[in-house]
Amino acid sequence: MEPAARKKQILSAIVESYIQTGEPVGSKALIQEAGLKVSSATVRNDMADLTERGYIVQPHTSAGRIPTQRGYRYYVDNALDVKPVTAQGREYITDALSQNADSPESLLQNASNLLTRLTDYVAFATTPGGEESRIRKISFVPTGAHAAMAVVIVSNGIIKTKLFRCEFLLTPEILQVFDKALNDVFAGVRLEAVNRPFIQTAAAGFGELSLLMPSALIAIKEACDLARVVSVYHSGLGRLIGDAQADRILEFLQNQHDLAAMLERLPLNTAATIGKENSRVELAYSSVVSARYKIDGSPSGVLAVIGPMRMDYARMISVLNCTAECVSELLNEMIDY
Amino acid sequence: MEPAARKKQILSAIVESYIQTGEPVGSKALIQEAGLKVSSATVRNDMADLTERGYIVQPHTSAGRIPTQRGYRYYVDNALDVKPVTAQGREYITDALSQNADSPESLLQNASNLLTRLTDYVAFATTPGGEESRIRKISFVPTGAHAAMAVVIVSNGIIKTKLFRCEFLLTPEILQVFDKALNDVFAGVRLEAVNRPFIQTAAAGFGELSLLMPSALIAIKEACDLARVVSVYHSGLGRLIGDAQADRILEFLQNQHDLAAMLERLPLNTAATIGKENSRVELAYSSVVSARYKIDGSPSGVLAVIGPMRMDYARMISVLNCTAECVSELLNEMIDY
DNA sequence: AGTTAGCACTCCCACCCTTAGAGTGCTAAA
DNA sequence: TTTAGCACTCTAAGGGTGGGAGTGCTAACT
Repeated sequence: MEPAARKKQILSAIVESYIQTGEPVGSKALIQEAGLKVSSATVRNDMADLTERGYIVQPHTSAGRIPTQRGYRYYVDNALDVKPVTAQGREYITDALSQNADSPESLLQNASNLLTRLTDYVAFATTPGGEESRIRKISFVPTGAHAAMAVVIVSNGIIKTKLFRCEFLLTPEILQVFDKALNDVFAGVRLEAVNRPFIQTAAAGFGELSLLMPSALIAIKEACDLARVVSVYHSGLGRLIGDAQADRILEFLQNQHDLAAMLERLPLNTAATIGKENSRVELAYSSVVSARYKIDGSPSGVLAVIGPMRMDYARMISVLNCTAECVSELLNEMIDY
Repeated sequence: MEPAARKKQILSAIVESYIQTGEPVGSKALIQEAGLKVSSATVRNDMADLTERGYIVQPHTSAGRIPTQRGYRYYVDNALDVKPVTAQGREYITDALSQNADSPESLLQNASNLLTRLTDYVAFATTPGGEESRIRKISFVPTGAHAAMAVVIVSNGIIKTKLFRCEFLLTPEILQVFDKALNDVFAGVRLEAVNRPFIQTAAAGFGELSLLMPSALIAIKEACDLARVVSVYHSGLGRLIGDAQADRILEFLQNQHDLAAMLERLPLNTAATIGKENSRVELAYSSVVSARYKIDGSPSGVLAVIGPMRMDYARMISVLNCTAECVSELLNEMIDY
C-alpha cells in the first residue's frame, strides 16, 4: 500500500477509535483495530508525520494520539461513511414528529425532543426565518371592553398574537372596521417591511380612522417582529453536565438571542461545524451538527445538535438529514392550502 | 445566659456562618463571630448536644460542624430576620416586571428572569392554575380555507389558541355560527368542566349543526386543557453546575409535567422547603423558596427559586415575597376589565 | 526509499507515606 | 456548670516510588 494512503487510513482509524472509546490511541492498538499489515514502528513514523501536520496530538509524551479539530475535519470531509436512515427509522421519525403537531411550533418542539432522544445530545430547532415570509392575513379578537388581540397569520405557517389596549370602547364593529382597513394594507406585505415608517405611512392613509388605532398598529408590528424572530426549542440540556465548559455553554444556550444568531449562521446544507469553526467561543471544544428543513424547496429553519468534538458524526449527519427531510414534508403539508 | 438560650444562639450562628462561608464552623471561630462570653470548651459541649439532637453534623471527626436539614429548619422557623424589601427595591422589581409585559405569560417570564438576576439561582414562575377559572369567551379566526384557530379567553387572563382543520369549506359565515352557538354553551363554564362528556353533551344539543363542528369542539377542549396546565418559565439553569446532583436536577427540571406537579404542591404562603422535605428525591440536597401571587386575593401561581440548602433564606424570602406581591398587583391590573 | 526490530527514554498515574493543622471529646479541677 | 489541658482523630497537601504505556531514534534489512 502506498504510504500516503496508509496515513489516511491510520488517521481515520485513530478518529474512529477515539470516537468510540475516548482513549488516546497507541501504535500497537491501531494495528489491530485497522487490520494493518505493517509493524508498529512504521505506524509510529506515520503518526509522527500526521502529528507534525496537525491532524493529531499527544495529550502527553507517553500517551497515544487523539485527533485535533483538523483531524476531525479531514475525517468528516473525506472518510465519513454516512448510512442513510432505514425505511423503518424514517417511519419512526415521521411518527414521532407528528404527535400532537398541529402548528409549526409544536412540530419543531417535537423535532428538538426527538433529536435529543435519538442522539443523546442537546438538540435545537428554530422556527422558519422571516426573510421571504409575507403576511397572509390579520384578524382581531376582542378580549375585553378595552382590549383585543391582534392575530397575524404568516405565509410560512407561523401565527403570532399580540394583545393591545385602547382608551375607548372596543366594540366588535370597530374591530371589523380595523379588520377590513388593515387587511387591505397589510395582506401580502413582507414581514421585514413592517417597520416604524411603514406603520406611520399606513396610519396616515387612514385619515381620521387612524386616530383610533395606534395601539392596534403597534400590536401588529410587534406581532410581525415576533414572527420574524426565530424561536428556539431546545431539549436535553442535562446531557451537558460533565463537559468542562458546561456552565459557559449553558449560560450561552439560555440566551435566546445569541443562540438564534449562532444557529442562523450555520451552513445551508447538512454539515458538521467542529470546535473553533463555531462562531461562539463557548463552543470551541464542541461540535454542532446541523441541517435545515425546507419550505417550498428552499432551506429555512435549522435543526441542530451540540455535542463534544468526539461524536459519531456519521450517525448524527444521517439522523439530522432524515429528520430535516421529514420536518420539511410535514411542514409543507401543514401550510399548503 | 441560660444554657438553652445559648444553644439556640450557637445554632443560629453556625447556620449563618456556614451560609456565608460554606466552611464547617469550629468552636473557636464561633466564639468570635457570635460574640460569646464563654470558653470554647463550653461551646464544644453545647455543640455536642446539638449534634446529638440532630441539628448539626461533622463532615468528619476533626472538622467543624455544618447544619443538617433539621438545623436549617429550626433556623428558618425561629431565628430568621427577614428584612422587607426597601421602597426602591420594590420599585425596581415593579419596573423590571413591567418591561414588555402585555400578557400574564410575559409577565411571569419576566418574573422568572428577574428572580434569577436577583438571587443567582434557578428561578421559576407558573401560570395561574385553572381550578377556579372560567371561560370568558371563545373566538374563531380563519387561517385558511379548511383551517381556523380557536381562541379561548379565560377569566384569569390567560388566552390559549388552538388550530383545527375540517373537511368542508370554512367560510366566515360558518365560523360566525360557531361563534354564536359555542359561546352560548361555553361562556362562564369552569375549565375543569370542559371534558369529553361535556363536549359530547354540547354537541348533542346542536342538532344537525354538530356534524360540522367536531374538530372545532376538540380544539376548544384542547385549548382549555392547555389553559389549565400550568406553564413553567424558568431561567438560570447554568447556575446549577457544580452541584453534585446537577444532572439529575436538570433532567427533572426539563420535564414540564413533573416540575409543574412539584411546584403546585408547594405551600400557599411564602416558605422554604428544605432538602428532603421536597417531594422530589432530586431535590433532597437542595432547597426551594417559594411564594404565590394572588388573583382576586386568593393564592394562585407559584414563584420559586431552587438553590443549595446553604442559601441566604432571609434574603430569598423577602425577595420572593415582594416579587409575588408586585406580580399580583400587575396581574390584577391586567385582568381587571 | 521504505520498513522493521530493538532499546532507551519520558511521562502519567496510582499508591503509599508523612506531616501539619484543625478541631474534637474527655477528664479533672474550679 | 464552666473551664483548662491534653491526647486523639482525621483531612488535605506534599513528596517519593514503581509500573506501564507509548514514544522517538538508530541501525539494519528489503
